[in-house]
Amino acid sequence: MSFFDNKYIQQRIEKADALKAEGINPYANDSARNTTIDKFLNVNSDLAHAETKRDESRHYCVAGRIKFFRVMGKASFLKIEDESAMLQVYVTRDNLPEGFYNNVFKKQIEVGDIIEVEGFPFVTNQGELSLHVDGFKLLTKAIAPLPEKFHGLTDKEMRYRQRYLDLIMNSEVRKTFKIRSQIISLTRRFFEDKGFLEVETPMMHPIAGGANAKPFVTHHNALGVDRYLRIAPELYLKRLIVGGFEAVFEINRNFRNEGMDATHNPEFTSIEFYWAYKTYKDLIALTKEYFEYLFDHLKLPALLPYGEMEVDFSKFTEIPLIESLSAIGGVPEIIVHDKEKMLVYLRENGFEVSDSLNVGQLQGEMFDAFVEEKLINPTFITMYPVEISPLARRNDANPALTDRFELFIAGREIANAFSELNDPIDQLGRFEGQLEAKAGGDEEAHEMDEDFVRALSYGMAPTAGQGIGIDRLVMLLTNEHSIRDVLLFPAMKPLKHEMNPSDEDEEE
RNA sequence: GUCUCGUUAGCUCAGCUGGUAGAGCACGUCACUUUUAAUGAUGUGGCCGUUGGUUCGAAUCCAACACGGGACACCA
Repeated sequence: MSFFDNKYIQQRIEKADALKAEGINPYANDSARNTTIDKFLNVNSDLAHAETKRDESRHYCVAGRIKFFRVMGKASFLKIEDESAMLQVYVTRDNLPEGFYNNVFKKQIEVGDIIEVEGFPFVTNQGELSLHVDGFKLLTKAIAPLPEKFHGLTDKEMRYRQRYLDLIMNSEVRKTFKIRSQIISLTRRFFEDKGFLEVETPMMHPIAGGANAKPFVTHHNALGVDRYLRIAPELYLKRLIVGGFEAVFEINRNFRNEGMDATHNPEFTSIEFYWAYKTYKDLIALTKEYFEYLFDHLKLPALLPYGEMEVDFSKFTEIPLIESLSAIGGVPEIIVHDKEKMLVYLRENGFEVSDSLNVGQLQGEMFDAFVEEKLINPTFITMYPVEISPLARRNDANPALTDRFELFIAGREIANAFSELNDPIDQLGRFEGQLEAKAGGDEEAHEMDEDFVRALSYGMAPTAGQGIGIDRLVMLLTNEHSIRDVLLFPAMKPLKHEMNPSDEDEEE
């Protein structure tokens, strides 16, 4: 059964055919629109206070999709919507060509169609600024009916799979994606203004590196080799620092072949930036400035709700990870350096932990268990144990710790940053350790990237680098709780009738 | 990956302890020249997610599967 077999669609196809028979193109080629709806509403808002409530000397042509259709005999009220706003238009039989109102307008036009109307502004008895129509043209016939006008489209599956329909029916969804676009645009401008250079590094990698994650594999036919969709741009961006660029950033997609849930999509957007001659402390200052910049330009209040929480963005604090365990997590101070005591404490509190974990890993577990969810206001957690920070530089004063921070907001990690490891021999050793882990069955362990080590061996200036998950940032700033609500086309499982392209023999 | 809830008309949803399917919106027809989810009258519209089982009989009970939501685990 095809989509078009539906009786409602058949009915609308018949209307389109009837229009063609009457010499009206249901898919017009051009539009004479000369203003948008929000401009129309702004420019004519004075009529609300005018004596006559109308001004026939003004004339506009607007266009949009019909969302409401109210026929009252020889007059009708429609609501049409364009990207900017919704407008009520008043259509009467006597203001249109002979026969058009009864034979075309009432019979062939319906909710969902895209039309163009011209006329003059007036205010109705109910006080709504509207357009008094004296010219009507169908631009596009919709042969599929829209969802119900009051409840709209609420089925999440359909909203994600048919996002166009979601955008038609739910104007607040459009708002969310406008904010997303603004955030990316502002981010780009912020870093450019700071002197960073935007670069594009490969998305098809011979070696998947820069993060612990399973990659997607694709195949290059001409070369006869497999390629990995990148899991992080990190190693390429650092090569650029070696090459002499001193501040670079890249905003784009990463791909990770892992599960999907409310905070994970197989492809996600991040910004990574690297800054030579700086340390993670400079990045803390930069990050605060970045948030101020975003809040300022997005005109967001410093007190922002997120679900049940209220986040105060005027209060950024900073605390070393181990200190946070007792100060915030309430863990007795005497146990946070003792492996056995931490094991007992975690198990007493219902967490399953393996005996094989070392002190640094256990401190990480303790943080996840007792601290993370309590970090509502923006908090920089600093000085991570070296065991859980394979790419970060050791702290000069305490080599068990690293010059690293993660930023937590509303109980979630938003950014990860550190002073970069730039000792090539140390880096080589860490890659070798990863190879052992991989041989031992860790599918997410890093692969050896000899060229990256070679690059470092030419000398990389002391550099600080940071990554921010853009999707999660957008979630935070738009009070959305599923990553699918900030991605226009989130990944979905294939439907039964959708064939896997690899099962077909089609070639272009 | 595990647990849990859901899937009924184009859309939003009812449908009890099993007895051949209901409403509102939309759509068709009629009335109506200032309505606001317009209103009134009337009509059309269903492989009850898929497959199997129990039963004289299944939208309803059971099982498996598919897709989706939520939670947990891993990650960003």
